[in-house]
Amino acid sequence: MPSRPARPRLEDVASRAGVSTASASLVLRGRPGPGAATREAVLDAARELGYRADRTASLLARRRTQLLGVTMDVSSTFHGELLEDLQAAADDRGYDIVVSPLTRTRDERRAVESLLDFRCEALLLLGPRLPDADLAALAEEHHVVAIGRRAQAAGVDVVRAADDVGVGLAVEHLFGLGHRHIAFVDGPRGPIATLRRQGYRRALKRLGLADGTVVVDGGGDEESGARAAAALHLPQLSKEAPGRVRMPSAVVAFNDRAALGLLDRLRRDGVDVPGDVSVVGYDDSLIARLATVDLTSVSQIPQAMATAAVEAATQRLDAGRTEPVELVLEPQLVVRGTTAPRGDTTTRRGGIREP
Amino acid sequence: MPSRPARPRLEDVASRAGVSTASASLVLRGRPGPGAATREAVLDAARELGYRADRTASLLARRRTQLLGVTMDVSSTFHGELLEDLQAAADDRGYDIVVSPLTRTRDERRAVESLLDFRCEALLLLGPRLPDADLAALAEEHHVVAIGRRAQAAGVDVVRAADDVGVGLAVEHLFGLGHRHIAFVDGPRGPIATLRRQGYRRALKRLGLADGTVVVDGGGDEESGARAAAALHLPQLSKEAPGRVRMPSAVVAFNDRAALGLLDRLRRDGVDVPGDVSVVGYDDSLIARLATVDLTSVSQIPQAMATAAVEAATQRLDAGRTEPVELVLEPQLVVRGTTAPRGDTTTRRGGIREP
DNA sequence: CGAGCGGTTTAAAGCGCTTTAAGTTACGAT
DNA sequence: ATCGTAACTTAAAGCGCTTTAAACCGCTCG
Repeated sequence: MPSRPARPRLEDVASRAGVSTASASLVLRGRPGPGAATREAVLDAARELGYRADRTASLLARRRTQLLGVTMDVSSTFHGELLEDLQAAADDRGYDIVVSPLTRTRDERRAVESLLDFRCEALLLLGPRLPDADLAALAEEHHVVAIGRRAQAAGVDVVRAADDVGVGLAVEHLFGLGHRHIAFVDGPRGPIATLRRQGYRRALKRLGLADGTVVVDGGGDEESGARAAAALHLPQLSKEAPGRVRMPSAVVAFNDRAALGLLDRLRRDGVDVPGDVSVVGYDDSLIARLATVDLTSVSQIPQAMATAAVEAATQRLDAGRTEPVELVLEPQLVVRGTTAPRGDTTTRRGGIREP
Repeated sequence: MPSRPARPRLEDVASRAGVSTASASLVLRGRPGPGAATREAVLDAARELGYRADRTASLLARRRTQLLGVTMDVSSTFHGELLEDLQAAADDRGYDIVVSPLTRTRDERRAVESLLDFRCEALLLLGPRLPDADLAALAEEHHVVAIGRRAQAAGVDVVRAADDVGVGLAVEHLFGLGHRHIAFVDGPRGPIATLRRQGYRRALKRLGLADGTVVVDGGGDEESGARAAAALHLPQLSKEAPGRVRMPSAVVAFNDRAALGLLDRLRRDGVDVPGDVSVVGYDDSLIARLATVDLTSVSQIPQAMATAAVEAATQRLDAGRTEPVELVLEPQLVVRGTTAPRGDTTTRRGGIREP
């Protein structure tokens, strides 16, 4: 039964402290000007009244809103993690975050509109699917930071991990374990998958394994991973490397979810992981870290991405930067229990622990 | 390079339409009063200018904010689903939603404060962990709806599914398939697990299987499910039903994640699901629905919960209800491929499909 | 001794919209 | 004609805070 207890207003604080609202306002926002005596009086009064500034009113009066808008896919745990870190980073810089979830019935465009209604000063888009042209158009009117994917859109800042390098790390790790036949499970069409696939191809080339290149169709979920597992067994495989029929002894998947589906199907089919086949995922998601899953994966270091993204936004807002930037972070390989030296038929349940 | 294009103001619309801002305001909000001619003129002008009301200003002027605040755990996909439906339901009633995610560094209290700063008119808390006393205190000053769990807190509205009934449905389904030894994997301490466990116990009693009651420790994640799988094989089991050593032929898990961990461990240990053992989860999460997983589960019908929750909030806000309500919805069993008649050793990969 | 000056404080003008109360108009009723 | 009234329309007063420009207050300086 909320009985509007007449939330105290700035005026109340001011009069209780015996000063003007102007002084009170300055003190409460820590601006220079008011003397020590005034400061103390105002702070005391505010404390006693339990005063909290009415954000709506301040936003209206101030030109600034100090609000960063974030669009995200709520069903993605990776986005969830990123959001946590964005919150923290924004907090540090005195910004607040408004989240606008994408849903089946609420596409990116609507989500962005909603953010603009809140008068967000910058838009942080997590893995945006908007075409580059739309991004560029948006960037003409607003500050926008695309997070987690490449974007060839004029004016937008980009913060992403070097996915090609990340896949490279995975391949090299497997190579180091003695694997020579390493397959790649592709992701859903889009800039992210393209880059990861590229990373795979180049790494194989670099290691002199180019003719063992095997890319099977996949996708971004468990389902696709399972399908890919089936594909890996099929004779098609040998068509890619005519003459020799050889099963890959290691697989790098587009992401952890696909890797999970893959793992599940392989194990149900009696394939020992990592004994018979090593598997590497991508994202270092929470689920990969579970002891039960213990999946070797590549981390996009979400915390660093989040910090960089918020930094990019505040540089524009507070430091007046106008030239777009692209920040590419180095991903990290996290070795766990689904990768093992080739030929090691002992399933190592515990696996190699990350540091 | 956002070049503040001087977003049009109500005044601009009004003068272009040749009327006062008062009329324009009325027209744009669809309030009765202005005549047809005025209406048209204003709407035209607004369209031509691409006018969008400045929410901040309206909020300040109006007493109302039409904002519902939602706290949620971003890492929970169930919360994610619920959020989608909340958005839709709020939309229908002309409300907007502000999401305040809980993170490691941002507990429920802070999340709620942030919502209040936005002047949300009601708080929708998804599976709140705040003690009942705190909920009650909060409810003295604000409208609060607790979603998904029981709450004995004065003044708060509760919208939840009858979890005991849900587990009962699962048990009865298994019973119908011929299972007589049905175990339950418990969840994390808390009101939710208590209720589900109760549902399990009562269902067994009802079916005359009370002496086959087996509750093993579990938890809310894959990890715990896997541990539980181990427990189910141990000799302890036989202690519960002394004299006869019998393995359960079916297991109901606290939630889908635990069920997943359980499934994984069972299958790795060579147990056929559903051939040897049937497994039922809870939540009917996205992952349960994946063809690869195809987990029989109990749905909390999130859409109905979301609608009911928003309805509860608007009833207070718009219809002036002051007495708290508790809405208990009937969950639904969704039969998929992890349950089969007892003794049926054929793994039915496709499983029974839901309608 | 008055002008000049930092350091403080504050009156008052908004921010962009809503809303109330007062003002118009047009018209049929008296 | 006069008045009342219904149907619109609008001037103006805020909503609660920020901010600008002016006012104040000792004091030092020429």
